[in-house]
Amino acid sequence: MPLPRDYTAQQCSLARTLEVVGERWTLLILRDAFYGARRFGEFARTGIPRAVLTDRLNHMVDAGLLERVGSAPRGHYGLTAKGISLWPTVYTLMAWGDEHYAPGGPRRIFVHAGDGGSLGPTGACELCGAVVPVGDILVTPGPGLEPPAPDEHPVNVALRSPHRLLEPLLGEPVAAEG
Amino acid sequence: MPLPRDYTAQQCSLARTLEVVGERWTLLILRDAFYGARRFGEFARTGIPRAVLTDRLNHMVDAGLLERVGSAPRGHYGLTAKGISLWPTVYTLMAWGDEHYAPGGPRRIFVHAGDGGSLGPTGACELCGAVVPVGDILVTPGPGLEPPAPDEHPVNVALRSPHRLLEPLLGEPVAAEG
DNA sequence: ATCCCTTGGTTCAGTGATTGAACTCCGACG
DNA sequence: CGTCGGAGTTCAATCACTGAACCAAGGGAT
Repeated sequence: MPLPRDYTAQQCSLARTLEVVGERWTLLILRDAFYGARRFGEFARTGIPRAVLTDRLNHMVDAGLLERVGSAPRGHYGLTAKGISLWPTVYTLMAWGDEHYAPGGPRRIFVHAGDGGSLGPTGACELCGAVVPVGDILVTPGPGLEPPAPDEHPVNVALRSPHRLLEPLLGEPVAAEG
Repeated sequence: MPLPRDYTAQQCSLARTLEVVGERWTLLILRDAFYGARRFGEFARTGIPRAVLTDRLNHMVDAGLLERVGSAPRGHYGLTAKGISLWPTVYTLMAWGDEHYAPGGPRRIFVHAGDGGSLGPTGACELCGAVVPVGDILVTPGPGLEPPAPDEHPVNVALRSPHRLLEPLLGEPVAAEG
């Protein structure tokens, strides 16, 4: 019997969302896109099999979460507005993992660039209470982040200092295309 | 090679969370638990294969998201505090699906029981601005909910009128065990 | 023009996940 | 004791996923 990507006959928007982001590795790719990963190799740092990464990136472009500028071997990817609107989901998943599966404390801390306040469990700034636009959030290393491994991927190195979400991780930022 | 439930070597709390909730159907089961489903058959209404449902329920109990009271064929399941803390994730997934994949409008609308305000995209009440405790949220049918099918499952029928989250969907409520 | 390197992508045999239908187990009731 | 209903198990078939090997293409150096 066929095993589609869809949850047939589901009258629920959660099922619709899972049809887009529910496959293995997709949400991890999304996370890295928020961190500023743009090149195929930057997404590959997580260990995802290359055939799966190719498939997921194509699917995410088709679904309108990412847009691709240029083509192999020069293409790079960026989040669309539709993709960016998944930030609350990505953030709450990370917050929950920090709360329940981070014995050393959170691995990354997200900070409102405007006032230095940490983001709370629902993603609002704990200082000013605002829902912070993604571009105003810094991702910083937390106490639970493990020490660097030998031959650490440049993306991992870049994420060991505070970094603004959506800004490219490697190389200089290009002109905004918002 | 083994294909475990885990994302090995991931230094990310998102990966930890996905190891618990990332398998197919798990988040849909969680959603129904929030709606008040308690019995095996109430979860089965989504069409999930029974062997998978058994496996997922066992896994969720093992992970501490659900607790089981009694055993087959009398047992029923309820969310633990740990499971309840996944509400922001479940809610933001549904909100995103409503925004992007609900041509008829949202299929369900979540309302703050205390003041009637709808929940916004991050789950806060749009009237009073508070983050609403799960037990104070009503799930109500939205304009995008399709008309009832013949022989509709009692759970679907129950969800066609406003219903408080976490309250049992069928039969009378039992004493709170919170 | 050719060669090499790097990046991105494809293929494949093997393994595990998932599925729907059929069947089993067990408790409650008459 | 027999029946019914709820929960769970089994199984053949199919698909997802994997890691390694290989291929394609562009750019730079010679």
